[in-house]
Amino acid sequence: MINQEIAKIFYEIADFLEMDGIQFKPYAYQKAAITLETLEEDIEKIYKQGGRKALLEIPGIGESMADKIEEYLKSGRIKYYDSLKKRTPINMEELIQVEGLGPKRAKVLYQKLGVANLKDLEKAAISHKISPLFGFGEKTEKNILEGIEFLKRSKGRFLLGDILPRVKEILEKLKNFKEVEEISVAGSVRRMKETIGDVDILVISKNPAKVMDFFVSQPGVVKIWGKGSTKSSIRLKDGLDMDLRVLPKRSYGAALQYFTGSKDHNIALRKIAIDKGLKLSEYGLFRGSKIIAGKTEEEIYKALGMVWMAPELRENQGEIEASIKNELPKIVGYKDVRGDLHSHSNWDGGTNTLEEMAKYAINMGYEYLGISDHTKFLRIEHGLDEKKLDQRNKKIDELNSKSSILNSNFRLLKGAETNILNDGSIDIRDESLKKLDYVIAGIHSNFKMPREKMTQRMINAMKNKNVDIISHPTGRILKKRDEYEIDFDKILRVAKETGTILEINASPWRLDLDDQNIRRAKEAGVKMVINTDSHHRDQLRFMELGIAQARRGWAEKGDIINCWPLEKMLKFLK
DNA sequence: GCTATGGATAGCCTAGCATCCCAATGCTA
Repeated sequence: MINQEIAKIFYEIADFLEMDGIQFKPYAYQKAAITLETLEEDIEKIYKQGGRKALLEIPGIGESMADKIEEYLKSGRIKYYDSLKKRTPINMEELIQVEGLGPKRAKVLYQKLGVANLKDLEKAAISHKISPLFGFGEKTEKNILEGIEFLKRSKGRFLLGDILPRVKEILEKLKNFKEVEEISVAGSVRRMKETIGDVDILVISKNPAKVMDFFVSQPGVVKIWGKGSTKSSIRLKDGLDMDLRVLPKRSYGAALQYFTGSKDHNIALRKIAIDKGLKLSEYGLFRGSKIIAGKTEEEIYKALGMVWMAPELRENQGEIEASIKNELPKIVGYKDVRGDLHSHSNWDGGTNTLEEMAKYAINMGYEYLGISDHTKFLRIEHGLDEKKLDQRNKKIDELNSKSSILNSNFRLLKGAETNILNDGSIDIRDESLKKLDYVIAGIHSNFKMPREKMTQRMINAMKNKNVDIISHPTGRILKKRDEYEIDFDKILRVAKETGTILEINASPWRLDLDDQNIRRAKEAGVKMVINTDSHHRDQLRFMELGIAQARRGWAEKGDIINCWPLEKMLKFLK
């Protein structure tokens, strides 16, 4: 969406301004970028309908920003941004992705060493040209190299959360195109993997040529890799590749199965086919040259002596054996979640009022929403102290007694996302914690502790009688930061002993716990909760991403406390 | 550069940490 494009430019303008030590302006640009990013409506549509005036009504957008948005919508460029880039021609976005490198150091590296991109940076670090510079040192140089290594490992993959809305958009368009009879996404998107390489779309049509024409003429296509009657490949603006295949009806299921993968899952399936004297390919399941299944996935699995399974399970990690024995888990469904326990209101860093958050949650069909504002240690997020927390609690009580909420069987819950300090203690006094419906605790500082110390830190927090949930338990940020060093088995044992719940954070940038750890937690008998960590009401929609990971981790309704009836859940909390 | 307040101007974005250099700075949450 164009909102994202403009947001990206605004973020980068903020970085360039920060680079020059300019105060406050970067903040304004960042705020505007966040607003654009989370805006539900297409900015182009807003502009078309209401003109410049409508832009000015958006919070955080003033005269200057409106000018720039207008300019971009009309010309696809923002001159101010171009001039900033021209003055310091570096790939800022790329460089500051390196953990520990910000705009100011990037500027120094450009001026002293001519570092303009990641490659230059790596060269400079390897040849030890960085450490002698004023303000830099050996450690910084080493950290930069480690940061680059990390980026390399996650290169070329996109976040599921970034891709999914766009895939849905294009699927919707194709679905409405009259030549399309049947359509589905396949590949890692269908398996809801946390990161995505490229997107595969499958279609049944009697008129492939027309479908292909329509596909390659989509807005945002910058390159057509190939265009034929059965397969076309395109590249979109931000580097994402999409393939579209048109298939005959008789092999649609086989192709869907084949292109959904995973590769390992498919290899295992083909072996089973061979054992049965069959051959499985993207065209169907064959005995000799005779096709015995292919129209649907169900009939293929059935012919192989198995039951159909959700794509999220198809990683060859035991699901095939389970399917043969008819012992597949009844994984949690996308509509099984009854509420969200991790959201932030405008009492801390969030954007929306308690009421706005509640309304949105009601619209989503939730039975409850837990507000878990940050607490005082996190000053930048305007964390609440004991007094403020009490005031906010009062406000929640008032809202809960309001008729609009009373009549809807909906409830706001009083929570907080507290901070686990270095020694494992919590930054809010116990008396205040007791007044809450539930307490989340998370690590938000000092990520580079030695393993032993970090493990003990979290254990101490879990032993706190008021701490119910550990948020984003491993601390990873996708494509940016690794998990911190921690003995996860030990954490699982203590979680089980103390009845502490581990969060499946559904934020597209975290997805933490990940699928593997979810499975470990389930096997250890540890209960989990799927939360969005929303800082804006629209982010409550991230729930889908968290549920997907839970499904990939074989979690069932019984494992996830926010799939339970409210009373049962509240009783389970400490 | 935006917002709020009052019609041009103030206020916004902080604290802890690591690193580098021994007081200051940049980065991160």
